[in-house]
This record gives sequence, structure tokens and C-alpha cells, in this order.
Amino acid sequence: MPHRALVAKEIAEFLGALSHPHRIRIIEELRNGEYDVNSLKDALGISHSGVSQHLMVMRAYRLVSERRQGRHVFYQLRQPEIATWLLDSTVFLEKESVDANELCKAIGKTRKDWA
Amino acid sequence: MPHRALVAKEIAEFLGALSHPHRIRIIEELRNGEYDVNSLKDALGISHSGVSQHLMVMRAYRLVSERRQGRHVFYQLRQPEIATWLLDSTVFLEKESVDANELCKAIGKTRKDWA
DNA sequence: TTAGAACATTCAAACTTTTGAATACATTTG
DNA sequence: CAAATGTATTCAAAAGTTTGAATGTTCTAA
Repeated sequence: MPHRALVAKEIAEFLGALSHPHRIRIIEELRNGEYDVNSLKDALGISHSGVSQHLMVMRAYRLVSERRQGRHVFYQLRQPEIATWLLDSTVFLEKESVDANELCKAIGKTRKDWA
Repeated sequence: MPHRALVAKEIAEFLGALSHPHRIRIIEELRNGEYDVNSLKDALGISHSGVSQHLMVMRAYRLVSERRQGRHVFYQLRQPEIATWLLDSTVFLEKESVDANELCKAIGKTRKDWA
């Protein structure tokens, strides 16, 4: 495979591993340290099984690492810079919908949160 | 919807719009200027219909803008910085497969190409 | 030390979404 | 007309998501 196509495929897979709202939220939560599954479940408001499945995907792509302490398993980002890089992408989010204004505000708040 | 979930969903959609090898390749091709559909078709080695479909997606997400000149339609990136931002993501690509070495070389070449 | 609670992972089933490719047809313009 | 592009439709295959039940693991308390 030509090197361009190869790298394009890798980047696409990487983006695919990230492109789920819950996984983005997980990255946001983990941006400043480790959390256990239960905390993530509460933060995201989904089932613990769901959190586990998403973490499984993220583990498969080596986005997170785990540390077991007692019955808690704490996850953290292997490369916290990914959170920053992701936040940078909000610059590119252009919207013309009626919800544009709401989204702008939400992005503003989120940037403050993440930063 | 809480602002975090809202932004997470937007980012996820944005990543989803990018996460296809052909669309990554298109962004790479357009990083330094405009190209028409036929040139992209040759560069990517896919059908013109396929290129058209991908450009349709990218248009829908306002990733590209078009300029018609005669029977050619030239596309360009609305935000060329996205190409740079995408290239930055190669820093995060970790691999342990047997193909890791090949991928590393390919990334090296691609960085030179893009940069 | 053992029962039970708390935390987490895994699995399978059902479902939705995405993807790809192929084909055909329409439109615009030289 | 021929070339360049866009649009539409179809279908099959693959991928991703969600849910709930079952299973593991570790801690705590009697």
C-alpha cells in the first residue's frame, strides 16, 4: 500500500476510535487525572456496562491505561495531549443551524472547563 | 442537553465526518490549494462518483468550498488549518503490530509531504 | 473465614448505522 | 455531441451500540 493511503487509513481509524460522544466525554473527564468506572458512569449518565465497553475500545487503541486499586480500576489517558488536541478542534466547528448560538455558548463553557 | 454532552456530540460528528481514509486523502491533496474532481479521482484511484460522494459529505460539514470554472469544479479547504491539525494527530499513532515499522516510515514520508 | 456487597468485565442478542460498490441517469458547458 | 460533475438508487456486508444477564474480583463485617 502506498504510504499516503496507509497513513490516511491509520488516521481514519484513530479518528474513528474517538468519534463517539461518550468517548469524547470520557477523554474530557480524564483530561486532568484518573477516574474509576463508577465515577465515569455517573459523569456520563450511562450504564456501567456501557462505560466498560467504551473503555474497552479505548484500551484497544491504547488511548487509556488502567491501574487496579482494590476493587476500583482507575483509568487515565496515555497521552493527555490528545485532550488538548481535541479541544483545539472546536475552533473548526462551524454551524449555521438555529442551534448555532446555543452551541457557541456551550463551546465557550466547555473551553473554560477543559482549559 | 448539558453543554458538555452537546459539545461532545458536535466534536464526535466532526471527527466522524473526517474519519474516512478517502476523505483524509482529499484533505491531504487540498492542503495546498484547489483541485477538481477528476484530479482527485486520479490521486485517490477511485471512481469519480466515489469522489463526488465524499465531497458531498465534506460539503455538508462545510469542510470544503467549491468554485466552478467551465466544466471543472475546483474544491478547496475552507479551513486549511484542519490539514495541519490532522497531521498533528500522527504524533498519537502508536502501533505494536508487525507493520509498525512500515507505518513509522510511512508517517515520516507523509509528514514531509504534508509539511 | 465466609457471606454479601461493591465494583468491574465479559458475553450474547438485538438493533441501528454505516459503508461500498455498482449502476444509471441528469445537468452543465465547451 | 462529449466531457466533467452531480444525483439517485439499490443492495449486501460490515461495524458499531445498547442492554441485560452472568461472571470475576476485592473488600468488609459478622
